[in-house]
Amino acid sequence: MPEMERGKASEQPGLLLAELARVQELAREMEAEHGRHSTDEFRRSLLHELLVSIEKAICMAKSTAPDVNPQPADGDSPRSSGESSRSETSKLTFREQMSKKRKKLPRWTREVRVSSGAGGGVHGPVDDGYSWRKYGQKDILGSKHPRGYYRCTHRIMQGCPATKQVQRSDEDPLLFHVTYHGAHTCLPKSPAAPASASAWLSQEQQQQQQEEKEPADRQQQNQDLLLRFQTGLQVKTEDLELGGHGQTSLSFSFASPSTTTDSGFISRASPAFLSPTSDSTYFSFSPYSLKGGGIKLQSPESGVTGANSASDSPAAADMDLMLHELDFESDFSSFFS
DNA sequence: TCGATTTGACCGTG
DNA sequence: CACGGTCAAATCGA
Repeated sequence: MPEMERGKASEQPGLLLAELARVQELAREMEAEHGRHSTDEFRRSLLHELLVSIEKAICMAKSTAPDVNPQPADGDSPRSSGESSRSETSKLTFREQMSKKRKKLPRWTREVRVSSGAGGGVHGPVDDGYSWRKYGQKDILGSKHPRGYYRCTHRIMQGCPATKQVQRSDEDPLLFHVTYHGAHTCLPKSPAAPASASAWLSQEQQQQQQEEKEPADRQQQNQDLLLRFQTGLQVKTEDLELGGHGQTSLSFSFASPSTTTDSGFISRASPAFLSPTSDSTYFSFSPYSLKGGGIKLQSPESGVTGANSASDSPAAADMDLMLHELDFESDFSSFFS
């Protein structure tokens, strides 16, 4: 299905509006933050987001060139069910399509730091409001920790092309590098994500979770995430070997702090950045902060980049395509080294 | 039994 | 040819 058919030039007005709406939202949030006990850092991040959003909106307004990045309709989930055998002739076709598609999907990275205060243990992932399903794990050359590969749980059902890779930093075990590929076309935290919550946790995690607390309704959990994130309640994480359950703080820093823009991504709207990697544990964190500020988006083929928030709305994906004027480095690896 | 994760193999890309 | 990304059978847990 042509769900990915957005991102056309004709939609720019809509995107611009969306961005402006975000600006407004951010401004309101800042206003609301006034009376709260939020940290300076948090406020700063809000401000940063606001600026970035404004910048982006300006960019969009200026941009007159029609979108040149024709994202292929992705809905056409090539392999819906049985067709997976590699030996089939269709396989090759599928693979080809896959790789082509992948190349065109926007991607951005983000660093998620989970620092633990009092001997807390934390790690991994945080939820982004979306449900992910792990489909692979690989040891990466030069990295101590394996990289986990996740794709949207609704990939098949809704043809959502979003995927992400989570890898723990070598130096800082509390730091996770999360690379997102493609924007979600599915609905976050909606009825569409039933099995979701459980997807963040590994089997071990789930076990732990159950040990530590009663299994609550998954959907409920999912919906509570954002709140938790904001209020410093419990959040699931993974892949941390640290033990303990003290207070922890999370901080997100984006791959390319200076250059780009981001917007919804980080906005509080998306408490989600931590994603699961391997072993996760429950941990509670209080203050979290957003550092840096830009999310780096790129289109592998043309170095396109933009920002957008995958968590806000499916339409966000279009934005990436619009910001082709921004030319970012197309090699993320540099961030991880 | 169903859905998610694990894990080794496959395959495209550089 | 090595590496990284994905697939899918096996396995596990609810």
